[in-house]
Amino acid sequence: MEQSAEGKILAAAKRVFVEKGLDGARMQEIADEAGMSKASLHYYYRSKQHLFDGIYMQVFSDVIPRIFEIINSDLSLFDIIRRFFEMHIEFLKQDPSTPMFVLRDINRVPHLLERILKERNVDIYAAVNAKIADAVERGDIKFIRGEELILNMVSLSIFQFAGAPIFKTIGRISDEDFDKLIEERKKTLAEFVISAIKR
Amino acid sequence: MEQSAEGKILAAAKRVFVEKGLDGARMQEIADEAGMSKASLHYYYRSKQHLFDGIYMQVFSDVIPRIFEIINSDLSLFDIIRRFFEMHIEFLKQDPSTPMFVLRDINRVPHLLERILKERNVDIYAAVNAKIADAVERGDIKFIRGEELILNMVSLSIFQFAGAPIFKTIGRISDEDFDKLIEERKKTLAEFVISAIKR
DNA sequence: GTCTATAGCCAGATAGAC
DNA sequence: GTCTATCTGGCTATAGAC
Repeated sequence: MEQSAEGKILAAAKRVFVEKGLDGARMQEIADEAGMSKASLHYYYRSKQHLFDGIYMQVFSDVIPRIFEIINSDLSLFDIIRRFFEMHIEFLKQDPSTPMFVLRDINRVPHLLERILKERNVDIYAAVNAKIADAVERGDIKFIRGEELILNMVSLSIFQFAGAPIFKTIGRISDEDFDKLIEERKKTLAEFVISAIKR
Repeated sequence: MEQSAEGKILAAAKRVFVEKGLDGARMQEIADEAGMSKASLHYYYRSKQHLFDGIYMQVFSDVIPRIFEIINSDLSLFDIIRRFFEMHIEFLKQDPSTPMFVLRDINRVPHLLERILKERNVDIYAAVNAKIADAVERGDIKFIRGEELILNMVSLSIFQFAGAPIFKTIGRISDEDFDKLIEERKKTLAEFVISAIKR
């Protein structure tokens, strides 16, 4: 992020909102992290809600294209699956709190979700369903709806981060082992999904 | 829940906390739902945090045994997988907000998670790993760690509820169609996982 | 543009009558 | 045990000096 006041505010607000959510975040904490006073925050952004909306848009608009881009590529279905887990898990490793940030307050900003989707009106499912139809035709895979395949893939890569505290505690898994496991799962999850649909 | 004051409070608090989380919930709203004054809430429960902890324990202690029970049964590995999705999804259908409730404030109550797991010191993974070893021995399945198999299954059944708002919006899926899809997925998810590990 | 000081509000918790 | 009234603290947002 830039050195400008706006840049510093956005960076600080992102950190605090991602960690604590809309209700839990404090304008004072954001001000402290940005190295300025609360009043300055309000000078640049009308209200806490406006600031939150800005961050939410930024984070969400950043995540969606990553997924679409892979799915809309020229690769074979199996390679799309491999590339998806490779890239999605790598992204989530860098920013493991984003899934919970997006989910926690999702019902507080329904208009934002609609707006993002209208702006990028890619029919994500058409591409996948075409590739599935091809693969079924050739006898490579069993039929599955594109919507469900993508839901399953996203579930498998996101939940391991969103539910990590529980998973670590129940399995008595150290942070170090968890990181190792996640790294392996870039490959094992891809093969898991490919086996699941292979004929 | 019973007719007693405590019972009414717990029922009301559960509804409000599950919907809004610790920060978003208001004691006044809980009092209104329970049909009494805020003061009465504080008479029975020292503070908002104490009340929340009680609810959290209750919800979480209710979910964990359901999963353990199925996994520790005498069924074959494939039947465990089928039964898991049947029961887990049916439970989540009744209470679709519980996953988000548990996840949203998980890092606010780490001690509770530890306590629940100490109380029920079942080694959930030992049972699954034994069954996996058997099935691998017989050549029925490829090897997978029990921890990962369970994580994958839980991911697939929970995330479809936690992420439902996004999934519905992106896929332009109506509530009605969503319910139908979820019902089908009791079976299709089981077969998805079975195919994934089958040799 | 950035600050200090404060207004104004709201929520959790308590006092004390009944 | 349950209520009304109130205290207390903390938070968003603004006023106004510099």
